[in-house]
Amino acid sequence: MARTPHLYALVDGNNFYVSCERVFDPTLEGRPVVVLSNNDGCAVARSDEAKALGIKMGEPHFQIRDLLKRHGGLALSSNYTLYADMSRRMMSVIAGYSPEQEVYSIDESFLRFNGFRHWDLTEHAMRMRHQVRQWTGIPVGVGIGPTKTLAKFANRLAKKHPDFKAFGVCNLEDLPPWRQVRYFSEVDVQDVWGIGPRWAAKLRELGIRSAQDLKMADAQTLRQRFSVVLERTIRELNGIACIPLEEAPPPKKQIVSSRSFGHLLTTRADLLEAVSTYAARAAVKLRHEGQAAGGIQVFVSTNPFIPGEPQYHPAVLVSFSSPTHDTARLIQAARGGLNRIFKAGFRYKKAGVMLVELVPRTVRQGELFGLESAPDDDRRNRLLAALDSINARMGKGSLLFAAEGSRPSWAMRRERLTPGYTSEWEGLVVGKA
DNA sequence: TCTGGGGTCCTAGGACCC
DNA sequence: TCTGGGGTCCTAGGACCC
Repeated sequence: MARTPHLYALVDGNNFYVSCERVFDPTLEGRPVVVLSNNDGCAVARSDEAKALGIKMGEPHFQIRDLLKRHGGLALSSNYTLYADMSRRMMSVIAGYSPEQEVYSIDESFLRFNGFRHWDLTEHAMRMRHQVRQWTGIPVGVGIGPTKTLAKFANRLAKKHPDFKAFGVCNLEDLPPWRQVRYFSEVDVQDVWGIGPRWAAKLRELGIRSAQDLKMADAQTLRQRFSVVLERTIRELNGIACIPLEEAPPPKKQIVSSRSFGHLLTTRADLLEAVSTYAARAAVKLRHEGQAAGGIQVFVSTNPFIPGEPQYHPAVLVSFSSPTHDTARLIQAARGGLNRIFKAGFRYKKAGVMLVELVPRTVRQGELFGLESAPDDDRRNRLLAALDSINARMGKGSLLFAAEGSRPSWAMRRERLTPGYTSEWEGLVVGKA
């Protein structure tokens, strides 16, 4: 039998946003707690107690408010600055456990173990889990397997299955084949990484209901009916690694900035201000990535949840003659785009911009007529760099472009925001003497 | 009153070219 | 009646992820 060349671990924070909040406010322990999406819209993270109440991922806040109240629970606005900071700390501890790490999302990290064959990886994972908890306060689960999909699967067992929950670690390599078959048979096909609700429904029609069914299915045949993506998933379930570890994130291909409004907007002036703000925000991300954009897409939309509401969801792409990272040009283009799609008479719920055709900033496309090279010149670059560094040091929004507006009436709701425990002096937790 | 935001990849089909 | 074949590029839509 061929030896497995590598093993992968997936480490992720339990109920990550809720756990971050609990680190700084122990009174949240033991209570049902949810963290809400932007605009305090719906639940995006739930404590175990909240899950036990039957609160679903993505459930709107107004539908669970009473339930939470009755059970002494709490809903918090998302404090993204805090979570990003806690994530950095968690990832750096995890990095100490393998030279090969992929930070997959804010709360998940893959590790690859190459040359660890003589190690007891289960023991190794237990130590990592303990250290992350001790150094950051975040509880994590660890799954280990021969592919990323199997590591994901093991991680799920580690967090949910009674056989592993107490340890928080599941290493598939420790399990004899008959036990593996049992676990694979218990897991619904939709809970396999890469299988969403649509495919799960189609698979069930074919009699494929569990992870075990999918593992045993014919990859070639299913590729015809679905796509090469599903074929890869099946191979991964069988221990054939098809999805590589990405240690350095590939450069972004698009950058989106969009928000729902705190209330419905009807005027062109408000929407112009909103898209200007989003364009400026996207521009900061763009410069941070070291890229320039060849175009900017502008979109607005009405609220699809209001019955009988006249709907309008237009979008328009504005292309640049040469790629730019200049906030002023991006705002100007965004406003031009908005003016092309704006129609009076609708009540708008959301707007956004998408920067597309991104290229590394070092690549300077020759300008055919040389007319627009001026805005991206060196003085301009220094100005933008200064703008970014002041906003990084003094806090977002310290310096704004006039078009962004300084006190927008449409800003998102964040009524239940916790302090910046790790990012502002005012947010420091002060102990009693 | 009230329903998130930010990404990627794959495929099918049309336009266009030789 | 009958209407090539193969290649590339682009876009829209659909699916997935966190």
